[in-house]
Amino acid sequence: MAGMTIKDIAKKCHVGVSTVSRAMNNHPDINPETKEKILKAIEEANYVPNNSARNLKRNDAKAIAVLVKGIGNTFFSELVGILERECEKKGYSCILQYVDEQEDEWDVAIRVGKEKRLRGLVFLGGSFSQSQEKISQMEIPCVLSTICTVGMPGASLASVSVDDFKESYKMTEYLIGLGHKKIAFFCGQIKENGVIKKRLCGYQQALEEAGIPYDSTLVYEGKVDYDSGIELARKLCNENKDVTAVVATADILAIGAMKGFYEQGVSVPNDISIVGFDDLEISKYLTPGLTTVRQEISQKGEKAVELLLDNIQDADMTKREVIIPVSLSRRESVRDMRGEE
Amino acid sequence: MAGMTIKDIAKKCHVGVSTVSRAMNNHPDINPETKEKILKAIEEANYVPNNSARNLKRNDAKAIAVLVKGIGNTFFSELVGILERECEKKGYSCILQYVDEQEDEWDVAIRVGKEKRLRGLVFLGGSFSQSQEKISQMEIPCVLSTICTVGMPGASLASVSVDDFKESYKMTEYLIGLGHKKIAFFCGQIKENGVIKKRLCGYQQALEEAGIPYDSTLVYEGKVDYDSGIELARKLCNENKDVTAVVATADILAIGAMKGFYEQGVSVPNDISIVGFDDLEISKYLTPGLTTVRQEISQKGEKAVELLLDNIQDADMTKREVIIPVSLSRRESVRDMRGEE
DNA sequence: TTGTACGCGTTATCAG
DNA sequence: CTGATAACGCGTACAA
Repeated sequence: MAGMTIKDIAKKCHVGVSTVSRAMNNHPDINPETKEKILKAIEEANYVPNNSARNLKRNDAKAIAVLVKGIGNTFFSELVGILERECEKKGYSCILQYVDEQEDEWDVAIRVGKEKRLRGLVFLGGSFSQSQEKISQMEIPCVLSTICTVGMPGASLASVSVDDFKESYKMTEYLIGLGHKKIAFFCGQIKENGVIKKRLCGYQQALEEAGIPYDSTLVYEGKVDYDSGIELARKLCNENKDVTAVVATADILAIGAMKGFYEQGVSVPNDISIVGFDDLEISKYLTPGLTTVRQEISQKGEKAVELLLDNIQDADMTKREVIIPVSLSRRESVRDMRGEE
Repeated sequence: MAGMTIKDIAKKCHVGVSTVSRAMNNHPDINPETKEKILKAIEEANYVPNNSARNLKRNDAKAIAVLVKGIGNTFFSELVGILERECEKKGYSCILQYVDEQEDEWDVAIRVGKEKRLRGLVFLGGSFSQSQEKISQMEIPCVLSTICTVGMPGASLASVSVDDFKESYKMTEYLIGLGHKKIAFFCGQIKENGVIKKRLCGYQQALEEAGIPYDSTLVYEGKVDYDSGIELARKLCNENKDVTAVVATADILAIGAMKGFYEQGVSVPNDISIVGFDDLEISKYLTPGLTTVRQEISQKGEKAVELLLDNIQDADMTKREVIIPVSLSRRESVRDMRGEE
């Protein structure tokens, strides 16, 4: 039977609605027998309380949402699971909200925040090149878990991120340490204040500190997708520079590039080495396996909800940044050039 | 300001709440000027109506949900987008519901169906080895878009799927036509009535019709993930059968197998050919590119909501099956054996 | 321990 | 065209 309500159950059990409510919500002040009886009736009748009505009442519900931009990103799906688990552990319910590539994540955030009377928000992905105005409209604490908020003003923004500059620096340094001298940089669109910009700086500094002059013609800017990787690889081959290694700012870019090099008859890692960022699940299963930077994703998830909950409780504890460590997944896409020549 | 309601807006504009409601919901009977004024006030005040209250009232809301099992499956994410777009086009709102790997998708379906007072449901993924009992508890129309419902009884079940038997048959036939005689079969767990079982039958029949005796020791059963692919490949190599081709029932299995073969020093496609199912985005970017079966995913999405909406409108039009066509994405993982020996 | 009655924020009805 | 007011289904004071 459709459209059953708490009243129907109450009637069935010859009790009042509040008793049914108490039974469902594990209230202490109820006769165990009555409770038993009611729960059985609910089970039998296959009754499920109306969610909207519930939320309407307890709009103090301890709920947060995770906003995911870029549903196809397999990197996120793992994190989402951890986020959900972590929330549950802390007694919060967690709702998932996907946002289309075209939509503005802040518009969505503000809307669902109010619609659902959320207590907090975790952002996954998106670019966050945001106007002050929108950010200040956000009335609940937020944690960005993709990009760092240092230098970003606004309401209650916190972030859990990696140090993009440093990681990129280290990655480049690693390559240099292996004897690579001419290293190209494959990346998506470089935006002021964006992750890619930071990674570019890290790359640049590592080069300079090693006494290798930075050559801007070695920076190949495209989009962050497979095809762009192919294209960039092709371009590099055509320009015929004697590059021995490539730093790609994302695994999918690196994977595309590997395909591109293959098509050009350039062998990875024999003719050219390549490294990525993200450590996608697939990266391990490629041939050759892709050397890449891995974020401690479970730690990231834990820190993110920890930070958010802190900010929810203490309104003034706002704007904390947490940097989580990363590690290098060394695989076969990099060649050791030392002792050659 | 937090927690604003329709009343606040009404007060601000010196009108009644119903007038505000009318302005928001595009009701015709309202003075354009009043409407203008109210909308401006809403905009200014940054007011967003409470979702729960809305849904509580219009529990006739035209909403359906998409249930996704296996969030990591990139194949689904594409389909989800199409489903959402298609729903919107038909004036339905569409909510996404992810279900954990451990959860029973029917339990979830029944629960959210009632919680949210949904009009219909689309299932993505999951195994559906379901008891009659649960299925009959489902009170709203459902469309399964992963598996075919032929032979499955129950409430209002419809499905959009591919003909797994036939596709597998054709794939095997294709390999045979290319001169392959000893063809192994890599698959996940074989369950009665499941897709894999059907694909196995297709493989089997293609073999037999070509006069090649079916050899059950050539069927390698594992799980549907990368590691299982590696393991199966390793097992095959160790057994040292002179297999020249492998049919894998999923791209990820095939990708894992490619890695496994590589590790064993077996070259794809020179020493062994391999084909998959799904045509994941990544399959195209592997080296060598994976030959695989592609479903017309946009068509699948369109058909799915079309079917669902039909079933929502005509309660008796239930239980229709739609088979959508597939195509072969021919890439480099298969070798033509003809004219050799 | 239990039941009655009110209110959550919204939309729909109906009388002005 | 507009404004009271009655639902929607549930949780919870408060009274019993």
